[in-house]
Amino acid sequence: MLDPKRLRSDLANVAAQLKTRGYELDVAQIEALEAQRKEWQVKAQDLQALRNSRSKEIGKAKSQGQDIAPLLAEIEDLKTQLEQAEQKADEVQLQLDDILAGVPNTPHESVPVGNSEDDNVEIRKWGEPRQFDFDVKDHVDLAEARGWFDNDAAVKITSSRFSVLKGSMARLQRALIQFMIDQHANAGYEEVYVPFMVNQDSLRGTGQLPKFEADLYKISKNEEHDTNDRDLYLIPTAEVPVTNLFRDEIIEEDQLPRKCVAHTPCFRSEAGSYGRDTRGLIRQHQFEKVELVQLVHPEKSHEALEELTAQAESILQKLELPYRVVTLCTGDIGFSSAKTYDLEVWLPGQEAYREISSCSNFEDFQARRLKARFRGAKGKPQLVHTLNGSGLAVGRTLVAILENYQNADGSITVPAALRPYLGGIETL
RNA sequence: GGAGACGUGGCCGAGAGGCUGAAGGCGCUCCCCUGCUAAGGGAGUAUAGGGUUUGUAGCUCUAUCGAGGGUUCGAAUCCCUCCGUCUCCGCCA
Repeated sequence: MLDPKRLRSDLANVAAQLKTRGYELDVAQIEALEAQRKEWQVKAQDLQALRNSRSKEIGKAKSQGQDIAPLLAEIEDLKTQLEQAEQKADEVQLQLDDILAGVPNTPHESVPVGNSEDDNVEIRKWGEPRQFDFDVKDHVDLAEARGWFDNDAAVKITSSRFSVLKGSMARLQRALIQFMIDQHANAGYEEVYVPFMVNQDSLRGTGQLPKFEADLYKISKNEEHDTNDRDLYLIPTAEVPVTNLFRDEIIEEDQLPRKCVAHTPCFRSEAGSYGRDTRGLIRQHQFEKVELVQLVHPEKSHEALEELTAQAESILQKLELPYRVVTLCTGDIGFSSAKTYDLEVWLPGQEAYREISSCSNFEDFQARRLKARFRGAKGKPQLVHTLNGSGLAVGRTLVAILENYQNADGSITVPAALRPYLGGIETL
């Protein structure tokens, strides 16, 4: 959520910034509502003040044994006036909140302006795509040939876009998770284990609700078929439970930055993506991810984004997987993000770089709704800045390893860094 | 799942319709005093929003005693719903 004060004092500027990401802010509407808000809020508060002082007088009179009937008569219609004003103020505020909830974050000044993913800017490349002297296979062909991947079984027991992994591939996935968490924990990220189902407040805190409910899986308690506020949702990313650890919390300044790493499955209904990446593990309703989350001092969030991105990159480097780093342009950046780097790994099966991590600085956009704050030496609590990034998407890492480390006979060489996690095995 | 108790400021803990944003204590901050230490005295110590304003200064108003509704001129206090905690029983990994 943007700062409502910015919308009052700097509306034209905010609208201009939002326009670069293709969002049209209805300036006239907001100005009109804001004028109404002011009018009714002031009126309601004045009436409340009047009511409070009158009620005190009545209390005093009564305790002195005086007749309070005249005083009561005096404020007879105060109540209805107050109710009206309060209702009106609430109404206007609700409309403003509604608009505000749908307004995306303003991009940081360093974000390139553009309309679509075609305008994203590659900022660096690491590693050389390997030259193969045989015909490369994609991960599905490689895995199916070895009996590691069973799409039919997944469809039978659930539906499409789920997967059943078997044998070495299942084990490789588990090894990857362990490897990634260990790397991040060694770099100072605190390991946390969190629920995979969350409530609406949490999803609002990180910005998935109200706008993106269609992407989520909702769980209703079966005793009540009607939906209500206590329905839970499967997490689309560990970002939600981990960042919400700090909802309504005030952290001492010397405790910043807070860095966390968590492994969770992620559940996405991916509404609207049918037909894209239907083959294999690239786009699934359930996948494993190791997530990095940081809460930092507002002045340090952009350097923290560089650190966090480098931390995610270090996994790819240790696994010796070629990748590139892309800055998302204003038109491609996520709803809550002020700046995002995508890490794209080289997939020989597709002869393309594909997203394997997304690292974002949300500045105070999430923190505002979360009420995630810190207290400095001097004075009031201030909002922290929040960041997160995948470190990495495990399913896609699995794909990348299979495809990049495949051998002519269909076997897979184990990246050196992972061998300790697989009992020293060198080839699968 | 059944029965009961309870949710108040950073913490402990009073309050049981009005003068309570909330006694008292602990903690913390500042000041005074004491040659060190210990003790003592004084002051301060929530958050959010609005109005005024060049202002994150000052002044002022409003809201908040788990959350949301209700009753009332007036609610921390009464009523309802929900959430959570604790104890006992049942069940289970």
